[in-house]
Amino acid sequence: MSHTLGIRQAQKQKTRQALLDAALQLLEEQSLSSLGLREVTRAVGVAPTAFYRHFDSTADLGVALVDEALGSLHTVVSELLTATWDSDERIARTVELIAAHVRAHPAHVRFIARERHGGVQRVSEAIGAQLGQFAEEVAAALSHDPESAGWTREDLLMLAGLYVDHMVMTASVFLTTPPEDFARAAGLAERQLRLVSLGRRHWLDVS
Amino acid sequence: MSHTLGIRQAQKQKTRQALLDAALQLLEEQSLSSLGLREVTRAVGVAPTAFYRHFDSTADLGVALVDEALGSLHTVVSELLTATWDSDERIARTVELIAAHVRAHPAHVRFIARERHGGVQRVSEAIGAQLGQFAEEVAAALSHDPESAGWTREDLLMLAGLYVDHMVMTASVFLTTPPEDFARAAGLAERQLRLVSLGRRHWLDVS
DNA sequence: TGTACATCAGTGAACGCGCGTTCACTGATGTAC
DNA sequence: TGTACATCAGTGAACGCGCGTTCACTGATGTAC
Repeated sequence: MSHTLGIRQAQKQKTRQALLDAALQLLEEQSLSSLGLREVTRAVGVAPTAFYRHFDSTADLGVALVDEALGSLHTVVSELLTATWDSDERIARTVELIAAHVRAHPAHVRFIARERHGGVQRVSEAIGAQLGQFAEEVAAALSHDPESAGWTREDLLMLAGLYVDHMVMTASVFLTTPPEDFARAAGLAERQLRLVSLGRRHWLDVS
Repeated sequence: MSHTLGIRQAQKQKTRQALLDAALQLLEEQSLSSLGLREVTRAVGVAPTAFYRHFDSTADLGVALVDEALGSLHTVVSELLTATWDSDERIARTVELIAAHVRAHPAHVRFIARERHGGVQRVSEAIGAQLGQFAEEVAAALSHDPESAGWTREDLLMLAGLYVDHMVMTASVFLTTPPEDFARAAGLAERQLRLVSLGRRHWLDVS
């Protein structure tokens, strides 16, 4: 049977989530390194001291947000990996999925783009580590593709890194693209992916 | 004859530069949106109120830092554009120049990577606009290359954007790479550029 | 060249304010019997 | 099931501190004659 949380635990989790949600929203217009604990509790409607029942500091909250934001992005990566690579329809679908993710979770995307190189070391390290994991997964998926015959593990990771970086970059571009330019931005991202795919197809031509 | 600045103007510029330098150093460990005016003046050794003789706010100072940091990166772009594209030695030299720039101006590189998606809109917009200018320059240079025959302006800009983004990304990777891994990071960046170049070479194969 | 006045980069005191953190607390929820 | 005690998420007052900004100022530099 499913274990129902006690009332106390359930309420605590609810407050914790409210803090995370409020912080994420406040971070649309500032960086984590300037986010104040009182700002967050004020937005939620609890006493400043309640914050300490859930997090040691705003940096600590930031690390929790990394899990949340990259968790949601991970579902996109997983979906992308279920299909085969490189056909033009495949590329179009990839860009579509990224665009849909940005529409569904703009604050997550902004947080990742902003804090990936941000001023709170623990957070940027956590993001870097998780994106590295994504690249490992992509490389593993690529290695099962017949087109990857003869590729070294190192080269597969190199290509996977290119894909992951491009995904984050594209998502971040969509964030700042006005709706009327969405199609143009999507077309640009598709052509970039197509060029990379061409490079992939000819990688072993010479050596 | 060269116009010598008056003593007053010269001293003012010196103080202004000291403020910029101090801010850049403080920004190694935090984001612009959390940088305080008093922090900066304290580091320089002037009264807090002196700040207002040079900048309206730390955001204003940030915009000035964009010019400084992207000015120094622009010299790298210019050097890269003086040679022809795509040979393996060319790619190795490109990565070398980026590495040298990171060694010479690490704080500039960190500032750009951090504030490109940072929490101060005027600053991230200024960075975006300047990187867009870089892409235009790269596209113009590419268009003079015989290999670009038949390319649309749009596709040249697409490729130029890929190069510029990769340059910023690579510089940022070097920043966080420990010295013993420099060669590995450089090799990775070179192989990524090589793959993009392969894609470029075969771009018109089909259509 | 010398003098008298104007400019203005940098000063230092003062202000009101919001910050992070501490502490003893309350009262609803959980547990043992 | 009912009772008596333990737990602990959230409270609210209090603290010392550094913040951004204002203001009238000083004195070296610049300018007009």
